[in-house]
Amino acid sequence: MTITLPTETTAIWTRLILASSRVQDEVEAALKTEGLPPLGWYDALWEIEKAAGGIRPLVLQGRLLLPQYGLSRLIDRMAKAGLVTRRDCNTDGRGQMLALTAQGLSTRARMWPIYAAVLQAEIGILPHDLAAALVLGLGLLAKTDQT
Amino acid sequence: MTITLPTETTAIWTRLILASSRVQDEVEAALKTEGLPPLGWYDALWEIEKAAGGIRPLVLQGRLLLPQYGLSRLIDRMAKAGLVTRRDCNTDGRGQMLALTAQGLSTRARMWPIYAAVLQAEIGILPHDLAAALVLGLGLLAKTDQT
DNA sequence: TTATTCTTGATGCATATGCATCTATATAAC
DNA sequence: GTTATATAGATGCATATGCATCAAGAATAA
Repeated sequence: MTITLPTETTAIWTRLILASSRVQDEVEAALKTEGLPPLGWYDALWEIEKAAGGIRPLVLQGRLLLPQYGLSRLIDRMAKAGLVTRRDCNTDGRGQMLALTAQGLSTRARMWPIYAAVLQAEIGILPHDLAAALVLGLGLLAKTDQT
Repeated sequence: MTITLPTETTAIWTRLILASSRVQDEVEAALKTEGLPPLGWYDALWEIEKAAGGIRPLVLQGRLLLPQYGLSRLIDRMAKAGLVTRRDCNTDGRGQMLALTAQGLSTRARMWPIYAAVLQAEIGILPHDLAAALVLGLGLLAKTDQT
């Protein structure tokens, strides 16, 4: 039994993988060139920064694409690098409150222009109608209701 | 200097990452459930199978999204699992010729229906016009001329 | 020929990831 | 209260990855 997939389906699949890994690689390469931390750190730093009053790993995990132990270790590394602090959570003895240090703030800020420039160069160049279709189509594939 | 990216650009970016990792995770999960090897093995097995007369790692590397040492170790694992054989290349003493064993063939064949079913369920459900736009748009992002 | 340089593929070492499990605290049942 | 169960986060161990380098053979130069 050899299943045959519609050409369109496999074309979307191969390009989806190629496109996402290519753009991701470009971002990683640009950050590394600037001596900045990897892309994964950016999202974590940014979520912590946005949650101005501190955020719990549990909550952060829901916003990041990481397993529990992965986040635990990411926080380890960011803390060791001096970008994040772990305080005890005062409403739950098991939990923590994460916050950025000044260095965490500035590192996040320095990453953004590099990151944004790559996205602009790689994605911002699409004609508007295609871009609109991509937002729709990828939204369906991502099965997410995010804005 | 805070760069602001067009909403559309960031929307495409977040959904691109979400969509590709989500579909990939689904495929990986389905394969694991069936006790089959991970997705990365599939592409390698399939390329080796298509190259009926054997293929050199060097050539394979050009078709896969892997660094040289990554492929070297992937082949290690597949060979240890009995799916692939390494013969010496008779036109280049440094090189090898890779080929599938019978077990490699049958494993690849067993993986395909699982793989294809997920792709069909996740991607095949897009309305035709969106699908066509995705092929175009992702093709531009992938910067590849592949069919 | 012999020395020089390039290419193919492997590998030592550091770091990252996946899985299962552990500890400590919190919640629920009694 | 005491005990059972669930949840937050860490960690030991096996495996995978990235980086740099190595060894062996091929290609080029002299």
